[in-house]
Amino acid sequence: MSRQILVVEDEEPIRDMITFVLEQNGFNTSTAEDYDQALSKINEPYPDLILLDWMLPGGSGVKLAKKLKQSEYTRNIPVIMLTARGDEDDKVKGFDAGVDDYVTKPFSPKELVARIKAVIRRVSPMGLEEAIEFHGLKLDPIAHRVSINNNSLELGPTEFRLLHFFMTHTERVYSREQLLDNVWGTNVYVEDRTVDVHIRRLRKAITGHGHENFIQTVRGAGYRFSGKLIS
Amino acid sequence: MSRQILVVEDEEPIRDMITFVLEQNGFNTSTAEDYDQALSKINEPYPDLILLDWMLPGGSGVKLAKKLKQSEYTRNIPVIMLTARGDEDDKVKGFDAGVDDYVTKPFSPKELVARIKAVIRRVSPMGLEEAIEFHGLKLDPIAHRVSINNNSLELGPTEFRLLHFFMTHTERVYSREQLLDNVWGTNVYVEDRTVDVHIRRLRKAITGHGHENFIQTVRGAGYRFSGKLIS
DNA sequence: ATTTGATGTAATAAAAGTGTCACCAAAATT
DNA sequence: AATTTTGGTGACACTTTTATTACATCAAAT
Repeated sequence: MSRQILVVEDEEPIRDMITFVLEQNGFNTSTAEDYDQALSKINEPYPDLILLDWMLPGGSGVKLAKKLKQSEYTRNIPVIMLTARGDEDDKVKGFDAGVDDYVTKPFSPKELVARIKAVIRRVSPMGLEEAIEFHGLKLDPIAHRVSINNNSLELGPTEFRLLHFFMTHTERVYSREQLLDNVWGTNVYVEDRTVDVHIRRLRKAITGHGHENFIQTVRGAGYRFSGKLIS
Repeated sequence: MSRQILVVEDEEPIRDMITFVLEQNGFNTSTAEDYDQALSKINEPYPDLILLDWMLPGGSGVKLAKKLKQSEYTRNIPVIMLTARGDEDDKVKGFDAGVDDYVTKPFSPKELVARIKAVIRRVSPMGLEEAIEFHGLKLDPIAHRVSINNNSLELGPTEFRLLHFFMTHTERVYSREQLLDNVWGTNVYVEDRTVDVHIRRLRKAITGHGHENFIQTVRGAGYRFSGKLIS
């Protein structure tokens, strides 16, 4: 299972090195140089983990870490801090801000990858393979199976991934472009409208006791997966 | 929201193809053939993004990219580099110069447009806005949802933006012109009285436990969103 | 080679949203 | 009180956006 990791680091060479290492180890990466860029990049490929440099130009990394832990939508993304060697204060402040782990520079690729895997393992014990349930709609990533009130139903691969993404990202709107990035992948170039068709197929497939209403159209904005039906 | 894109490319056929594709997709374009022309064209329609060929005659594209990142005036314009296929060195040098993304030639129009949109989306603000609550009326920008005492309700796009503006700018009168500027956007021509109609629609939509009274008419001045009801 | 299933795209239908206007009501002015 | 100005409303023609359908392509499986 390939994970998306956001690397927030202002120094170009280090950033390149890190992304290279991560990609080598089967992770997908996105990068940001500073506070603002990081915030705006959070939406696109929604990261499974954030690698955050403590020394950031625009504002400190701790500031960003705090911001992330404040918002409900980013609170659950684990964060690993990159700190300069030796500064014990950083460590304290970092954990204060709810950081999950830290790695001191310089670090070996092996160490970095090991820590990332450790944090991911810790945060999602069985991997991200745990079954999700939402109002009787159950999706099991391991068995690759979807059911409504125990009646299993057929989904195409794309519909499965789309539903999986929705079920792990409920109660918020995603534009067609964001959905393409998150479900299809960042380097895939298909028409926006293709999303509509897959939404249609998914809705059709999960039509049960009103389950299709969970996929809501937000005109001018995109789609939202939500249990709060509109009155 | 139409964006201005400056295409810097010396080969005319490619330049024409690119501008054609971009215009097709709703972008405004300006073009330059070389380093000097690019510099002089930066002012006229100030570009939202620059598409820059790496192989330029007068001086290299990287030189231009560096120049752009040096000046305060142009530093924040995102740059996408067009590179010849395969040359990894280009990539490194380009990133050094602070380029935002790369497209390798030959590229599909779809890919080009997708990358441009991705970069623009990522550069533009739109962070993680928290939900706003006002006397039981809640507006959540992320979920793109409005509710009164937890009963969610439907708003059209314009009404949503209008309410969002009001909720972030309470206790103050705005003239119809100001509302048009802030909610519709500058350089949009619509009748003043159109605001009345949308105010009406918004009032109608949020009619709950007196919530519609928060939108107050200030005769001769405009409208005000206020929690202090008029006696 | 043929079948099958999954995609993406284009064309068309359907739905929802938008801006104006005419007309009415309320408030201010004369 | 009459008149003028300003805001409220509902209707309506027009756009924009989304839903749906049909179809061609591609890849894996038979």
